Amino acid sequence: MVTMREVAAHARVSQKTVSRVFNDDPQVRPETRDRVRQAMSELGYVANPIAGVFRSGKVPAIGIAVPDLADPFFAAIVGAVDDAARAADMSTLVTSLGDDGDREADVVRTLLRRAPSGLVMAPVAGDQSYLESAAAGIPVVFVDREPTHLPGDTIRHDDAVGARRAVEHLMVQGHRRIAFVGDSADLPTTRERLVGYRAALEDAGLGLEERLERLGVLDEHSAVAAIAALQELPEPPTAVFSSNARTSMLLVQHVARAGFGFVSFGDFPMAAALTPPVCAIDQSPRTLGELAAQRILERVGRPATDLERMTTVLPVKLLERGSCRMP
Amino acid sequence: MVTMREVAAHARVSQKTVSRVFNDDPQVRPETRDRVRQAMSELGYVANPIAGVFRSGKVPAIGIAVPDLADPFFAAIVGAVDDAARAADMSTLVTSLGDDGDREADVVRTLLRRAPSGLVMAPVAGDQSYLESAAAGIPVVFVDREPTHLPGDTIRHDDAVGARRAVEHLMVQGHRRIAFVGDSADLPTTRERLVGYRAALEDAGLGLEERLERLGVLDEHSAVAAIAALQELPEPPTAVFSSNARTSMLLVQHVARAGFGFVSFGDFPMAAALTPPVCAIDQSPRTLGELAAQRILERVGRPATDLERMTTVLPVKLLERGSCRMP
DNA sequence: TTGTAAGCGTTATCAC
DNA sequence: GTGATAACGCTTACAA
Repeated sequence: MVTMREVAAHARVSQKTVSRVFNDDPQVRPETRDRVRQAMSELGYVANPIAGVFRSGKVPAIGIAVPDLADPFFAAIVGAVDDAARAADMSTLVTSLGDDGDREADVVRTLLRRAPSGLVMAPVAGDQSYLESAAAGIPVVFVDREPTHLPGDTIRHDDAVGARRAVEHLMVQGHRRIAFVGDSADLPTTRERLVGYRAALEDAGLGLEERLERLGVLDEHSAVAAIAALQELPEPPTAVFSSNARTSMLLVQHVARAGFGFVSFGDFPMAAALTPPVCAIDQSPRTLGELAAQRILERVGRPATDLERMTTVLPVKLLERGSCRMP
Repeated sequence: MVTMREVAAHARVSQKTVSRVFNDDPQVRPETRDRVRQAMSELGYVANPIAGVFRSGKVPAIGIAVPDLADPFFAAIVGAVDDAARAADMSTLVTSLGDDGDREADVVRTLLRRAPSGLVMAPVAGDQSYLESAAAGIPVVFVDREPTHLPGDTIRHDDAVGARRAVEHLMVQGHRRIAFVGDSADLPTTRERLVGYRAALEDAGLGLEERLERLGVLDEHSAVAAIAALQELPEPPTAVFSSNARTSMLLVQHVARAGFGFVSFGDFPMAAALTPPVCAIDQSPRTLGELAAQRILERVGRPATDLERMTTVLPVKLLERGSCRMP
């Protein structure tokens, strides 16, 4: 790789003059400048980006950590962050965290070793306090899920209200026995949606039943088992509320086969094309990503109060589609 | 940020000794080592990753550029590359290229400014020759699509054979008039699939009709228009072969409504759950990503013949599902 | 207008 | 075993 020193030797000037020319310093005599430019192109000089980064100490990049890059919901967040980063002339560093929280701290620490200017993340672990030291000095924004044991900016959806609205919509359709099916109860989103589900039932005077709440649906197998268990109840439900899009994608066929009504928290690809079309609470993952990136960019370089606690809650709306109807 | 120099002063040793302790050099007297360790933890020393990177000149990261991070096909590739990178203790730098090739060179150059150790990309432009200089010195592997005007390693699927098999399968079901609907004819994948489509028809003695080939389907609107145009033909087709998953997701509802048989090149989320289930040529985007990352990792650090031309063609298989049947 | 020197934080070389 | 010193490529401060 050609260095400024080599260009300087070739143009018979000092390295500093090359630096000046390279940075368009007007204080260079035109002849000198031309000679240096000449040398640069002859030698094919390309600035070493790492050297500059080294000096400034900040890498112009936004890090983003999500449970799974291939999940359509998180992929949309990542896409939005990347678009915002590119527009701000920054790069995007990504990493998948996986579903089980054990590796989160290590994976995030590895990401932070690249010294990005900011971090956007959808946490999976039950404790993000490690960020206090690991992410010291850089802005962090959480998306979709609030952090635990750490104050921190968050952009998320209104989980409780969305869940409540979904369940109320099922009740409007005439459903009285409504099941809740979700992934991990450790996730703040799932917990909040469960809160909304219960609140809607209680407000309607319907009472809660533990047997109607099935958690831990993370794969095809557990999806089948959950629906089967609901069907085998003495009094099966007539509808299912699924707490997130991924779970919904696993459930949808089995729910339809069982003849249950269905509402999903979170729209997903092809949901409207299924038979019946899947009624869903519409989230906007791209907006999560856009706002998070925007907040990171605002904070970068600022004196910064580091990890603050400014939570933005995005409203959700119901996409009325056929799957919620009574048979 | 605490530096080695500070730790050295605190432990009353030279900076180099701190470096030795930090790198577990056995050539350090235990007492000295303990003293340095002590100083490190007292001062909370954390290595500056950028300095090391600066010295070595290589950033332990794999860059990956795809048309759209949110597209399930490319998201799967990115996820696989990221998993491989993480396993090799590398980071993953991503970028979306967008659909129109104009910005590709700029976007990729920006990505390369982070000096990743290798680059994986699914090109969108009609010319990748800019990489000859832009990516000089680092291994590049193309996925899904061959590069143009540049030799280069590629991992892709067998487009022509897959398309042929899809069309042949439709013919086995009794279809005789089969349309081709695809995105951009500029993409090598689309072109190859068109070749396979035509070959299958010609081999069956069915002859080609330009009116049955609709390209440029990139959004809902053009999808509707394409199907409408096919329906309005004097002799409409009885089946549609869609050249890629994204187009298929746009087409599927309209195709079903039109009563056409359907096969998609590329499976997509929920395809099997639709009515009728969508028959598809199964690709393995994760495998593309895994092999690409593996090849990058093999090449990193090697003397390297840089841009070689070793193309790996993955076989595809047909997922038989109901949508291909005759009404 | 141009050049010299120092320094960013680390590792490598080579003495001691 | 340990340490002084240079080096990585560039920018900033200061000199000439």
